[in-house]
Amino acid sequence: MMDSPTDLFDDSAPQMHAFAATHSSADLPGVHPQPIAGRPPPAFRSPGFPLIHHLLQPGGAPRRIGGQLNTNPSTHRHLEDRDLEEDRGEREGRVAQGVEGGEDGAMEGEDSSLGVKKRLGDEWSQDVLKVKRLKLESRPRDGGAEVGGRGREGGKEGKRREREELKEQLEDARERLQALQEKVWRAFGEKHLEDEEKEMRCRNGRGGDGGDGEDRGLLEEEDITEGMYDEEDIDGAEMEKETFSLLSVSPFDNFHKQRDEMQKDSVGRIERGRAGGLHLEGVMEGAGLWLDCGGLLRGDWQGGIEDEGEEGGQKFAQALKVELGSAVARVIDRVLRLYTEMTDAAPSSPPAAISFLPSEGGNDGGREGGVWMGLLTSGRGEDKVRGEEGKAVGRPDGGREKPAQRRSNGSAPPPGPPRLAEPSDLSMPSAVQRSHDVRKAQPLLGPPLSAHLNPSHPNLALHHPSLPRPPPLSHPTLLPTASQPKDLSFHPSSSSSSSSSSSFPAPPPPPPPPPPPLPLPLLHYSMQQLFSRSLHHPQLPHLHPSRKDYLNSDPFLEFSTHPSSHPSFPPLPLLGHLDPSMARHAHGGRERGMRGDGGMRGGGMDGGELYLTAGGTQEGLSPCHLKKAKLMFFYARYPSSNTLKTYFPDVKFNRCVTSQMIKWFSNFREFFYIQMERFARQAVREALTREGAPRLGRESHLRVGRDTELYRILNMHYNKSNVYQVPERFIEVSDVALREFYSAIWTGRDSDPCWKKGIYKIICKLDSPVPDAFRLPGCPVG
DNA sequence: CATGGCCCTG
DNA sequence: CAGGGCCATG
Repeated sequence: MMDSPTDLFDDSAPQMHAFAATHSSADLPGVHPQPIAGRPPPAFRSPGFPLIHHLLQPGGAPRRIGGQLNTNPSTHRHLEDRDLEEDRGEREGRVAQGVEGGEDGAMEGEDSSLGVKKRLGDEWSQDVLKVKRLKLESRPRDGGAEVGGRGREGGKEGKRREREELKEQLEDARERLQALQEKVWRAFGEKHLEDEEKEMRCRNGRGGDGGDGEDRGLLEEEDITEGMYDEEDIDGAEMEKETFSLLSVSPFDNFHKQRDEMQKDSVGRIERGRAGGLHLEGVMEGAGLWLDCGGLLRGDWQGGIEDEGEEGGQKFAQALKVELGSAVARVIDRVLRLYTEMTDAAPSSPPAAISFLPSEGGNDGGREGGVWMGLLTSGRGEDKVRGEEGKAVGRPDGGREKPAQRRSNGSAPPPGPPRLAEPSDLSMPSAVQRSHDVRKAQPLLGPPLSAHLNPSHPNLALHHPSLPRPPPLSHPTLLPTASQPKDLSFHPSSSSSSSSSSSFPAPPPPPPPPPPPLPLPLLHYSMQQLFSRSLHHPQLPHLHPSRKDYLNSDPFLEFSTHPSSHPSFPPLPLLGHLDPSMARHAHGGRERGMRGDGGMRGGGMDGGELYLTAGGTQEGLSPCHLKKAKLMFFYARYPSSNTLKTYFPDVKFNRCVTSQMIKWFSNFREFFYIQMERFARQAVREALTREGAPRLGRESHLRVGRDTELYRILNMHYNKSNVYQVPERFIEVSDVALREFYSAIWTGRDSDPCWKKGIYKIICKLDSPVPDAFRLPGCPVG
């Protein structure tokens, strides 16, 4: 699973902030032999590293975890056999993955701590040795450049010895802590430990002493450092400069400095950590913690390393001992308390799940976007699949001579057992960038209204023999062609529907790419899984409200069609009526993600559905699906079953479901045509009533502008929440349909039992490509 | 025969 | 909207 290129990513992975760098590395060839949705994009693994890693690791120690990056997320590691885990860890994690404590560790949030336990001791020992060796090796340089900078070269050696001791003490303490933690885990199901630890840390830091927080921070930092050095036994001083170019202070430097400055900035840092993390829940909290570390790395140690000496180290050692002891005790205490309180928590939930519960902080959009970005990016490499899908979807208009011909693809779901979700379905998000809006450019003036005129029709003569027959509608004037360019502008990417694969990579050039508001929300895929599960955790119902807000917000679709909308997402008025549907569609006990994101298409993040589980398909259709289908109707009145499958990746299509959805669209059309006919007849009546100037009056009535009653009715029916901007194209199509009906009625063709067929045929040809945003699972609009 | 569209009814 | 009937298509 792990390809060698991954190692390259991992090398750069520690660049917590180096999104760009890692991202570029994601383009390395041969990374993803098989496009699997679960494959986490390297670009997002690195940001996830500092955050996830520490939170997932009970002891904050770098764990060597099995690779399995692209393992089907549905198969949770924590359920797997420990031995297998070990083997995989040894084989993939150590060899292929290579990076010790690298962000890939984040993948293994679900990993069994027990399974890893065995390795921890050895790893730590090795890490300690490596660190020691590195320190020895870098001593000359370190002393000259870094230590010398402190102006305390005199106490260098003593200080180093002190550090050595401290280091060992730390290791011992950490091992003890780890052992305790694991005991707790074993006893209570490996849960919530991280969360508790975090809280503990914050509390300690709040207490003013900050020792605990420091301990923790120190340990984490060491982990990072060790992991990096463990990765490759190269000269740390050299490597650090490159690998951690984004860090103003190299980790190696920090490795030494932080001990000195431990006490100094501890309180302040903890405070910052709290500020950044506590007010945010879950993920953001982790992010905050991560930021805390980042802040430490970047600035805190730069300033004052001047006068820290022997006494400082001793003080630190003392404080460390004391705090470690108390910290361990408190951790255990808290964990025990937690578990006594939360006995009904799902045992299967990985500890990190709680820690990463989506926050409802101001980073909603960012988080969502991050998740989606991650998902979308993870789909890279699936260009082929998407291309095929797009091909099926983007059927040429010519193939629509008749509605029946649309299904020429023979996409009928195979009779038999319900289809299981295909990997491609999981990757749906990746298709977001594609756009088939090319067709939007094609003229709408096709419908030969005149062809349907039957001047000699009896009905016409019967109705108004004296009135001037309505001449063939002058299409150019009637049809709002001006809107077409506008429509195109909505979909800048429409120019290359066939070049989807090439345009795929996460940042879609054409569509206004919604820059993730914050890098923090970028979550590793595994974390998305955790989110998914944790969100469903009965213990956390309080999270749903906020999440629903996300879900309800549907800027992405809006943005996808309206450049006017600001890409920076969230602030769309959200309608809450989606909530019930979301809750209801949990029927069957499996609430599935219903929400796709158009974030990729520049829509900002949709209130993204974190429920997009890797294997997540929903059996049956939910109100959200219906809503989405209605919105799709704006673009496609006659979607084929294949198209539907493409745009409902989270639906497990079987014959019944397919028929139901087809039926939906049939009903949509029915309503649409009924309204068209109704208004067309009304227009005819009015035209007849206004015998004076039927020509002019007619035009005004044949318009389906956004200010007309017909538009209002249609919008109300298909876009009840009115959150989605009705595409101009739909208005144009409605215009055409209305005029066709009008013409047919006016000319008396409606006397023909099949008089609507011709209109259907015309309208059928006017189907436009559904925005790629719809390809994502989820309910498009709240 | 399966699929899917249209029509009608509830 | 859902169901059922009818029909066209492949």
